[in-house]
Formats: sequence, C-alpha cells, structure tokens
Amino acid sequence: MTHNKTNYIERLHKNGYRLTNQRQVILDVICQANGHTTVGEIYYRAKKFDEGIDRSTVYRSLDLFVKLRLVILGENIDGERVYELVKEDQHHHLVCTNCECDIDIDSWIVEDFYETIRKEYDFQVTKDHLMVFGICRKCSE
Amino acid sequence: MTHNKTNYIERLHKNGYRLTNQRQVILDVICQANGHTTVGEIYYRAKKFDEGIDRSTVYRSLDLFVKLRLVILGENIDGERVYELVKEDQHHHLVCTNCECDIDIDSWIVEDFYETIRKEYDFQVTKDHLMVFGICRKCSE
DNA sequence: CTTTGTGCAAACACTTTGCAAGTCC
DNA sequence: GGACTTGCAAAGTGTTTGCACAAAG
Repeated sequence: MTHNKTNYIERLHKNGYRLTNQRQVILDVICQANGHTTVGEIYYRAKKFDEGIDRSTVYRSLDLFVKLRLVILGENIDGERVYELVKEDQHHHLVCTNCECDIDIDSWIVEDFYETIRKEYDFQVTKDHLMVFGICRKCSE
Repeated sequence: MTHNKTNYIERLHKNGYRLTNQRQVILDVICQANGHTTVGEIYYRAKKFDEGIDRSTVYRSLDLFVKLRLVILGENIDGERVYELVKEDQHHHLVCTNCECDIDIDSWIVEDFYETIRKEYDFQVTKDHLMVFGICRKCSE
C-alpha cells in the first residue's frame, strides 16, 4: 500500500465518516490497481478480501471517496467510470487504446495547454485530471 | 439544416445502407441541436417529427452514423454519451460546467498540445474531438 | 448507546437484441 | 422481389435506493 493510512483516516473522521473494514479494503484495492480501475474490477478484487462485500457498498464508498477527494473519478474510452487514488502531484494520462497501457505525463505539458486556453478564451479549465487516448510507441511499431 | 443532404445520402448508399425517414429525422435533429446532444434529447426531439419512432431505432441509427463518420460520439462531464454532426474542419470544445455553454476552439491549440505529446512520448493521439470542461468568462465574473 | 454504515432486495435508467412485419431500392 | 430497417417486447448492464440489522466511535 502506497497510500497514507493516517491521512485518509483523518480525512474521513474530520468529515464525520467512519473507517470500516469495507472502506479500507476498497481503498487498498484501488491502490493496488495502480492506475485506473473500473467499478467492476474494484468489486471483483474487493471480494477476495471480504467475500461478503456488496456492490452497493462499493458504489457508496466510491462516491464518498470522490466527495472527500481521496480518489479521482474519470472515464475510459468506453465511457466507463474509472477510479484512481489521488496523489500529491497533479498528473495526467496517455492511455493506449491498443495495449491499454497507461503513461503518466508531466503536468507542465497539460498546464501549458490549459494556460493557452485561459489566455485565448478566458476559460478556466477545472478538470484536473486529463486522459488522452491514442497509440503508444510500442503499438505503433 | 446546415448539413449536406446529398453528402450523407451518398455515404449511406455507398456503404449499402438506406435512407429512411427515421434516419433523416435523427440527422436533422442532431443538426438542429447545433452542439452536443444526448440520446435522450435526440429521441425526445425526434418524436415531434415522427411520433412512432422507437428508442432502439435511435440507438441503431446513431451507431450507424458514428460508424459512417457522419456524427461524432463524445461524452459530457456526467459521462453521458453525446452526439454531434461531423463538420469539415476538426474542432474541439470548451464546455462550461456552470452555464453549459459550448465554445469551439481553434484546432491549432489542440494540435500543438498533441504534437508536444507526440514529441515527448512518441504517443500518437487518436481522439480527434476533445472536450475540455471548466468555467467560462461570463460565469467567472 | 447513538449515529453511521452495511447487506439485501428491489427498483431504476440506459442500452442491446431477436424477431416478425414493413420499407426502400 | 430481396435485402435492409423498424417497432415491439424482452433481456441485459450498470447504478441507486429503502430498510432492518450490524458495527464504529
């Protein structure tokens, strides 16, 4: 687990929520996935740690985590929701539609892009997590 | 209707598909919407022209239009599918999450961004239609 | 011991599919 | 006429909700 335990326990408690075993498991699973994971995958993996866990619990926990900004909600190219742990540094992704690999990109590239948009159109981009789809080097060879 | 009739009839016929009244209506409706429209909205509007039209027909037609590249499939910030007529020039969008306005942006801005990604990561972006969410000038005042 | 969270089951919304009847070319 | 399309109905998915019981603090 690379995620900081005390940090998210605190975040929950401060906001009047409790740390349950299920929430623990779900966070761990998202962390393990180390990238973008779908609800189905999270549920499937969570079952290995807690056989009795329910889909609704997964949905409810994910909603909560997003609200508390512990995880980020995005979409993959099929339009499915994908979840990912929040990290300290903003980052963005290049997702290959062929091999499904996921390359983190330096945020300056995206920042520059957003900055240009702000200058040209006076438009403040709020989405802090961009996913760009395409073909990676390996797959284009 | 700003869309070119002969053009899409030809496109259909060339690929062995027929122009039905329903398909006509659906294309017209997307054209009228003049921006991104959801399936629900398309269905709702199409009903005004053809009371008997079925949801499945809308879905099937949209799939076909996307396949024939007559319309583009995207997602709005809620993850819903949105459809839009293909225009000659590539373009991209700034969508305000507050007032829901939709600003077309010059494609050079996006091209530059994609080009940087290609140079830095050898990654060929394939998505030709980008939607960036944020707050527009009016709403930020 | 009080409040929050869970599992269960049912409801919901959105999308897809098989098929007989209808329609375009 | 023959292949392509449609409407209908039903089945799939994925997600949300109400409620009684369980668990956290």
